[in-house]
Amino acid sequence: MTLRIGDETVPLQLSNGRDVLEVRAAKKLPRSMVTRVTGIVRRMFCLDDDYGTFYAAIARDPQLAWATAGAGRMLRSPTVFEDVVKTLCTTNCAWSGTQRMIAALVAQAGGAFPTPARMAELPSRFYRDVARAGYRGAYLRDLAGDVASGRLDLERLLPAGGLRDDEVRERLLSIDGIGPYAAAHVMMLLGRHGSLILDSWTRPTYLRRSGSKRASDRTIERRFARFGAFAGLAFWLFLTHDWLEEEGGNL
DNA sequence: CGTCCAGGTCTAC
DNA sequence: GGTAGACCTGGACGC
Repeated sequence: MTLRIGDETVPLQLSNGRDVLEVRAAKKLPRSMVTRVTGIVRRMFCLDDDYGTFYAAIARDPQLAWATAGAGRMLRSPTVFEDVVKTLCTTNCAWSGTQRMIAALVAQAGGAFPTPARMAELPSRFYRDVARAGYRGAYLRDLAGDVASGRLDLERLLPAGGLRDDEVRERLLSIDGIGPYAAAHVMMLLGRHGSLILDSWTRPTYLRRSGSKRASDRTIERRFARFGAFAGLAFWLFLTHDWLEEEGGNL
C-alpha cells in the first residue's frame, strides 16, 4: 500500500506472520517518518483496541466463541474521511464499481488516497467521466469540500472525540449519500460496534447462516440485541466466520 | 435488445 | 414513521 504522509507518498509492503505484522519500506525512512508510519498502521489494524469486554460477552456463545482467539478488528483507512468516501462508493453498485471509483481517485492523486482538498478541487467531469461515479459524484465532491474547509470534522467521530454513538450516527446521516447502511458501516470502522450493517450482502448471508427462511431487519436486530454495544460486531463475526478458513485461519 | 439489480439514499408524499 | 420512484453505472440474464 502507499501512504500519504505530509507531502510525501510512501510505498510500503505489509506481510504477516503469526502474531507479527511486518511493515517494509523501499528505502530507509527517517526516524520521524517511522513514528508516523507506525502510528498509522497501528490505527489501520486497530492494534491498540481492547476487545476484552466483547470476548467476555461471547465466550459462552457456541456460534461466536471462536472469535475470542483474537477476531474482531476491522481494517481501517488512515483517515475517517477515506473510510467515509470508500463506504459511499459501495452504495447501490457492484464491487467492480466501487473499485473503479476508488482506483480512479487514487490514480489521479499519484498512488495514495487523495486529500479532501484535492478531491474538492477535482472537476465534476472527473467524477462523471473518469471515476464514473454517477450521481455519487456531487456527494463526493461536496463531502470533500466540507472536510477540507473544516465545516465537517470527521476525525472527531473517533471514540477519542468524546461524542456518543447516537451523536456520531446523527452526524454521519447528515452527510448526503450516507444512509443507515453506510453510517453503520463507518461506525463499525470507528470502533463503535452497536449497530448492525444491514445490506444486500449481510441480509441473505444471515438467512443462510441462521437457517431462517426470512427475517426482517427488526427481527435480526432483536436477535443480536443481547450483545448491546457489540451487537454490530457480533452480527458481523456471525456472518464472516467462514472467512477464517479461506484466509488460512490466521487471526 | 430490454430488464434487473448490485454491500442504498433522497425526495415527496 | 413508513413507503413508492428516481437515480448513475455496468454486468448478468432473459428474450
